[in-house]
Amino acid sequence: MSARTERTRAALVEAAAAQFNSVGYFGTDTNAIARAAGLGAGSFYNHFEDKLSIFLDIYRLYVTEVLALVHSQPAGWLGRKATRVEFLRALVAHHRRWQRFRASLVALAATEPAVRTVKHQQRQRQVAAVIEHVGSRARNLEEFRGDVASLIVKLEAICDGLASGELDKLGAHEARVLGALADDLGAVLAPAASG
Amino acid sequence: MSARTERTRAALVEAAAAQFNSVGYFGTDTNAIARAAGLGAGSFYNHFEDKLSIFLDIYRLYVTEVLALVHSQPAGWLGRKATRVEFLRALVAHHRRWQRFRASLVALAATEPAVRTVKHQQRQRQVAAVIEHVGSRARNLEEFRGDVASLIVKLEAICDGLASGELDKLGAHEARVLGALADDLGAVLAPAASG
Amino acid sequence: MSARTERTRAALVEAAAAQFNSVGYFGTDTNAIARAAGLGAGSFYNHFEDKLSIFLDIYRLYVTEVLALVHSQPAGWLGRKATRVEFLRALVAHHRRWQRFRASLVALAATEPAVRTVKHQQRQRQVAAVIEHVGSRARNLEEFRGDVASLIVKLEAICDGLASGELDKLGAHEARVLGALADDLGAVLAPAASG
Amino acid sequence: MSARTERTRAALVEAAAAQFNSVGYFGTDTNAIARAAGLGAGSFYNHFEDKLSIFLDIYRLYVTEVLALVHSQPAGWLGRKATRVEFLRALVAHHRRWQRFRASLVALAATEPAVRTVKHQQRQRQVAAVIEHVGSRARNLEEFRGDVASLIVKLEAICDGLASGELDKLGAHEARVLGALADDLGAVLAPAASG
DNA sequence: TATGAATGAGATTTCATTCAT
DNA sequence: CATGAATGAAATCTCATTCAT
Repeated sequence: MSARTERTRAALVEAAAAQFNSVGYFGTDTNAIARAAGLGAGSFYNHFEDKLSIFLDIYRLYVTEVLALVHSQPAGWLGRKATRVEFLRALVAHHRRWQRFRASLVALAATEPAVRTVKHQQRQRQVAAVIEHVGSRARNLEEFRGDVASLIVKLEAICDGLASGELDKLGAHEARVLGALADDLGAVLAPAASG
Repeated sequence: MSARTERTRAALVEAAAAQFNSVGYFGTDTNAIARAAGLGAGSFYNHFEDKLSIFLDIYRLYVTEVLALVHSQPAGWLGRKATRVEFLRALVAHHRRWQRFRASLVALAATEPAVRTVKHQQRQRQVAAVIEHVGSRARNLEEFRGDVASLIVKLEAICDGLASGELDKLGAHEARVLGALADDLGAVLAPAASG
Repeated sequence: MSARTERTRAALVEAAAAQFNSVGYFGTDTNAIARAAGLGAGSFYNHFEDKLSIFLDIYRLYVTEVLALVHSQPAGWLGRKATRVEFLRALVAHHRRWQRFRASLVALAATEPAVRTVKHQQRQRQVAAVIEHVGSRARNLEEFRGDVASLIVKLEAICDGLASGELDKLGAHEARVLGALADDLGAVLAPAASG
Repeated sequence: MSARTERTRAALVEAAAAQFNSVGYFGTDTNAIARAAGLGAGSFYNHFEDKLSIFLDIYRLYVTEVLALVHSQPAGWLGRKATRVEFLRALVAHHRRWQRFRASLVALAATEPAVRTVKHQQRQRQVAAVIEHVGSRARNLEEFRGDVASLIVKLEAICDGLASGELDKLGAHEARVLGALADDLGAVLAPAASG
């Protein structure tokens, strides 16, 4: 794949991610994505099988970004609540940027088997990355995996709620919510990290 | 509004709910809903402004059902973990039935202001109902409201994860997950209830 | 199906037949057919599953027309060469009108299983109608059926060649060609008819 | 034209012929042809004006093959029915290989003037070749030409019917059909040949 | 001459919504 | 209120062809 091709593809991905995050998956069309990437209408299909395929590619990138956020944390960050909260704040900011993409993902995963499959893979990837990050020597690895998965689901839900402003409008303010969440995070991950 | 009219409308609502829960909001069309309700295509618009409007009506019914589930719990249920788990199990079953509807709701709320507005109202309704149910004399009502909202968001996320089978496939099995969630539930609501 | 619906459907069929016979199946599109029938673009799909489906409907009508031509022949027409030639002349005229439709049919039958199936059915229908028309008491009915099928294939090929002007340009002039063909026709059908 | 160029061109022709014979003219695209020939998409247009042009080239090759079949017959083959049937059997096999190409040709000739023109030329070529083959000293050459043209049309129609399996499924079995056809063939060509 | 990305017109089909009956 | 045909905008995707490298 030539450098030019790669640049075009990247432009499409960027344009699509922007569209998905502004009008959602169901609100854009492939022609609009191509045009937003500075291409002609049909060019989209020189690079992606179909609309779903670019969505899934972006999903993988999205997870990569989240994992990068985890890996970019300072050593020992799980040991102190302040740094855990810091991390969660960054996570909320990330969710804010990906709000509509994430919402589309939920809808698609519910009806498209292909999306469900990829989602499962990415979930596994997330769990594995977190476990590797904390370097767990958990007594029961299988159980720990499940706890991490649960934690991720909870984390995402709360971050979505904060990112959309929904929780704030209901009286659940970021500081307090993240404080509690940081405790959860510590309860599940810190023992493993320190162990 | 005649009784016949009301019955027709109810048939549409039921048919639409079934469709939304099998193929999602974006996967059905209003003609299909009408036909599934035993009506002609155009009849749909004699009863609903547009497709979104029936969706929102169903959303309100959905919340009513969830609240009914809360109200149907035996007195003192919050005081014992076993009954809290029982409740959560029922909630998961409910989410299983409403899985695709809920997924559509997420996507719609992210892009449709009208849906966002209704969602906020329903959230308030849920929070208020829960608070009334536990009969809180919390020291800080505002803060309590926020905690309840957070709790609901977490609850829903976990129930969705269990209802879709996603969590189980990641090693987070229902018994353990619900056990932990029941603790959360107790921590937030039981003191209020017993207070 | 209301009378209005039937009229609309008939208009679509007529428009489509005209298009297929002027620019061929591959040269029209369903929007053009609808517009030619005085309808809006999408209306086509209120009456036909897809483009192929209206094509097959028209095919059935086409065969009906051919059979009507057979049935409209005067009693005893098979017994005299002059009347047989007369019939063939009418058949050529008919082929001239359906030239491009017939050509499309050939191409479609070669690649679309659905068309192949319908073509086989219509062939059977044609053979059965001819046999019933001549009221055969052939010794070997199965063999006779095959002979009729062969005859029909030959007839159609020659009529196509005359209808398109191809044969004439090659020095095979209608009078002589039809004379020979009338002999074939007589050889296969007249004995049965007179039997 | 270098040898390499010629080889590339031949590869395209071969690939296109294969495609036309498997999915038909309307079912392939020039990019697929190029790729099947081991070339890049755009290379197609270094060798052929457009899609129709390669089709016509292949048509010429096809006729060349048919004529080669005629010329490869043993001396005096027209004099004996057995050898005539043998020839027809080979012709049917050939049609079987070229079935879908031939079907596309019919459709294209009906709507594309360029194809019609080439088809006429090739017909003339076929007729001339046959006449040269039988070395006719016919009294009326013009009339004979026409008879040969008619014969070819009939032959092709029957061979197509047998090649596609259509005739067999209607009870017209190869042996009997070819027997009759061999008689026709003899009646038209043998006198000339022996004359 | 080869390449393969880019083009853009266009085909098929869908669907929310309207409207005449 | 019911009906269901009509509407037409729009979305997905295809493909012959061009063109810069």
